[in-house]
Amino acid sequence: MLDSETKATETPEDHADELRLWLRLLTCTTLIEGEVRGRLRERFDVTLPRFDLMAQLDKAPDGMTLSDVSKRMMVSNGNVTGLVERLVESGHLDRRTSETDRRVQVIRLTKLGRAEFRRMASEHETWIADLFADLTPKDVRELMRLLAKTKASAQKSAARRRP
Amino acid sequence: MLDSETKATETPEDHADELRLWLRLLTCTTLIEGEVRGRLRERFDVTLPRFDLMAQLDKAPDGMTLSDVSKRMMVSNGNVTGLVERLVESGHLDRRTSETDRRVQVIRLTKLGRAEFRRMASEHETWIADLFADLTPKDVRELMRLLAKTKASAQKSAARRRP
DNA sequence: CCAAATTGTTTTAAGCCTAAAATGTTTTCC
DNA sequence: GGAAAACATTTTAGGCTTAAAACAATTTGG
Repeated sequence: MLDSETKATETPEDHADELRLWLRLLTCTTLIEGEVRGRLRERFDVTLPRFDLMAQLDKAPDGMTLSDVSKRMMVSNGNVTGLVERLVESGHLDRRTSETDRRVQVIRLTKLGRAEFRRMASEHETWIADLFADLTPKDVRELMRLLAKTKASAQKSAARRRP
Repeated sequence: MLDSETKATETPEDHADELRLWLRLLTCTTLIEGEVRGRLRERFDVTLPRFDLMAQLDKAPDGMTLSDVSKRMMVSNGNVTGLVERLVESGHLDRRTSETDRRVQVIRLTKLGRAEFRRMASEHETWIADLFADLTPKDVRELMRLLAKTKASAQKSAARRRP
């Protein structure tokens, strides 16, 4: 009796460590995100979601569909609709209906959009480097590895719930 | 010539690794946060910010001021005002003006609020455990350590900007 | 004591975000 | 071919979030 299997099913497990880990992960992200948001606003008067959307498009010279963007950014479709609307309005994005599938909207950075993004991205990269400055290259590698494992674990758990 | 010091100041540094690390950190957090948000809504029809606020208050039986809450949750003051308004409205929170300082609002969980939070928190803990299930205890310890280092580094960088 | 600075909160204006329902388009498959 | 399913996007309703300004109360320093 009281073998590990019995124990596992009958004793309420202690998950305090995982909870603390989650809170710490959230704290780090919130801290860095807030810092980046503030610097983007101060230096370039741009919001973080706008910057993130432009970053996605900068990596896709041939443009992306709204669905692609919403999957990559992990936000809802409706969210992207509004974000794109404002960025088209300000002249940073070009949007056109696909020739082959009239459901699909393809968006691209305009010349202005690309130029502004490149300017911001270069500075953004130095901010990130500064925020992580106390981590050694080994720390960075190790964090990358552990976060990859975390991501896989969370995706598996999400798939279990919603197969 | 071309000694490491010269190189460090004249060559544009490569910060691609830190950038990738930041994106991965953000992905993990977004993934888990979205999962938790969805489960809270499905199971308890409650939003994540409401849950987070109640979690803070559960740890403070004597109540907290709005400022305390906003610092702990790392959100703006105005944000807390609205959140608290809705939670008072729904009977989960009790709010009163401090006797000794009439600027200060002290909020507490009501009996209902505490009961509902405990019920949700217990299930929430198992979700988190499941989301991190593939991490070994050693992984968890190592992540805790590296994230602590990350937090300290980011705080230092933030303090450099805004002393 | 009292003006000035500080502190705690709310208000304002704008934008972000989600889930769910609605709309229009294409694909599937009988 | 045509109904049904699937897909891409938009709309809707409501809540979250921020920065900045406004307001109220307390503390500080002459």
